[in-house]
Amino acid sequence: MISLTEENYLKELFNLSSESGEVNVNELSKRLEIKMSTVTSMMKKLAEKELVHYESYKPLKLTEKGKIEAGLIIRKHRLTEMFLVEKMGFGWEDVHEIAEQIEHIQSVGFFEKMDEQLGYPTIDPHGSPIPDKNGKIVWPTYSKLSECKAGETVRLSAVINTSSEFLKFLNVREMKLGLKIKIKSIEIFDKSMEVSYGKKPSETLSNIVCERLLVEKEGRF
Amino acid sequence: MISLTEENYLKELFNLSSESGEVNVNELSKRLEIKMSTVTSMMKKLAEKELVHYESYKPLKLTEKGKIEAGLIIRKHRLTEMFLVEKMGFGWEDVHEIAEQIEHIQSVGFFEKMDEQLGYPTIDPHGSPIPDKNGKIVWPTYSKLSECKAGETVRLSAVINTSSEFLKFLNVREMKLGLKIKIKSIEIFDKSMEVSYGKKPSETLSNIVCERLLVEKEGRF
DNA sequence: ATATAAAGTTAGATTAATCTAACAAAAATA
DNA sequence: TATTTTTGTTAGATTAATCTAACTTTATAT
Ligand SMILES: [Mn+2]
Ligand SMILES: [Mn+2]
Ligand SMILES: [Mn+2]
Ligand SMILES: [Mn+2]
Repeated sequence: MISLTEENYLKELFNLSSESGEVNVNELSKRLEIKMSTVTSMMKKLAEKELVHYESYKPLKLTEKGKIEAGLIIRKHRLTEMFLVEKMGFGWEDVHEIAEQIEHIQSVGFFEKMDEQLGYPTIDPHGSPIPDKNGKIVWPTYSKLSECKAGETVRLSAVINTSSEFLKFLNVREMKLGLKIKIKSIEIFDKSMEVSYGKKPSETLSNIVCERLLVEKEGRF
Repeated sequence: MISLTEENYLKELFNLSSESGEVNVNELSKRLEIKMSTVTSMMKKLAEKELVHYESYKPLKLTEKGKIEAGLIIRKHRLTEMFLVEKMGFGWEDVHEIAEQIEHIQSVGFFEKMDEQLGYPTIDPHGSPIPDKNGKIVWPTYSKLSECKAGETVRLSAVINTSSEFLKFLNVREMKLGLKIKIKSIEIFDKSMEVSYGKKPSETLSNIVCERLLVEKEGRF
């Protein structure tokens, strides 16, 4: 009923809404690398199917039905990434491209088997939450590392940018989810952080990097 | 370069060629459930891409290049079926539909990981050979059970019809690959066979069933 | 406030994959 | 051999998804 192409629009619209609140045609167009005129037509089609609220020149919004459908596609994407890492031995930098395709497989049983074999995981290999079977998603209350203060000790919980390049950058520095990071000091000039973690007594992380790392403060409970 | 649709045509053309030698437009049309006129157009397109030899009113033939491409798709299909059975716990009757979709995933690494995790299997869950990385396929010398004689003991090596209904029929009768079957007698009238296997001292198999079971004779070596 | 730039829409064209209907060739039957 | 049936092709229409080009609306800058 929903085509592969439509699924990609719904998913990207959902992701953009989470990131930036309001979504306009231009943004979605850039993200999907599809011309604005095409996006406009597709929005009208999805509005016809009651998956999107569409009014000319207004920001784009998913309907409740649209949010659920998008959530279910993202669920399949993230379950797949988890399966690829946990059960097939891929690195977290290699799974997104494959999941981008497998998320469109039409088979309830296939994803149920994955879910079961993984022990019903709630986060994917990049720390993003996996929507439940009703397509509902809840983001844990993470903070950006860049917003933390000197002296704090935090735990790396998720990464925002999941580009292969960024993830390889983290691999080289031996950073992975669950890592305990101590903020030694923050350079006022460029907001870079001097931190220590694992076997590394001192590493410098640029603000660009710190903006992309989501952490939980230690000893909250 | 080769679309999902084109892949399905190539694969079905390959399969039909193996089964019945010559393939005509009508057969391929029925198998794909696509009208003959559409098949004709597609054959012209595939001829343009040098994947098929096409001449009006002549039987359809894959080129060498076409055979290799088809073999590689079938390889992905069968590796997937094996993975679904061996690593994900599906029954052999449930894997074809899913493999029909996953065979089109574009990722060398994905199928290499499957292959590796499965220990480089050479046959799929239905006993069909898995083409090698060059798309080459070799069928072992199996015989149809229907062609065996009374008194012979054979080993079930493959099933021809892989419809879910037939495989469930075999499940009910506790028949699976590797099973040793003794042919007690053959009814001349309808060619049905009385056989014994596993814990079953006597079962009757219709000729329709025996035509679909491929076996190896015991004690060949 | 006006001009310019950016964002968004509409109209019309294109490509892939499909169909129906009319026609043509080949095969089977009488 | 002549007729009928089956198989195959061609022409033209349709749908989904895309594009370019022209135009309009909204936002930004002077
Ligand atoms: Mn991803
Ligand atoms: Mn996708
Ligand atoms: Mn199969
Ligand atoms: Mn397929």
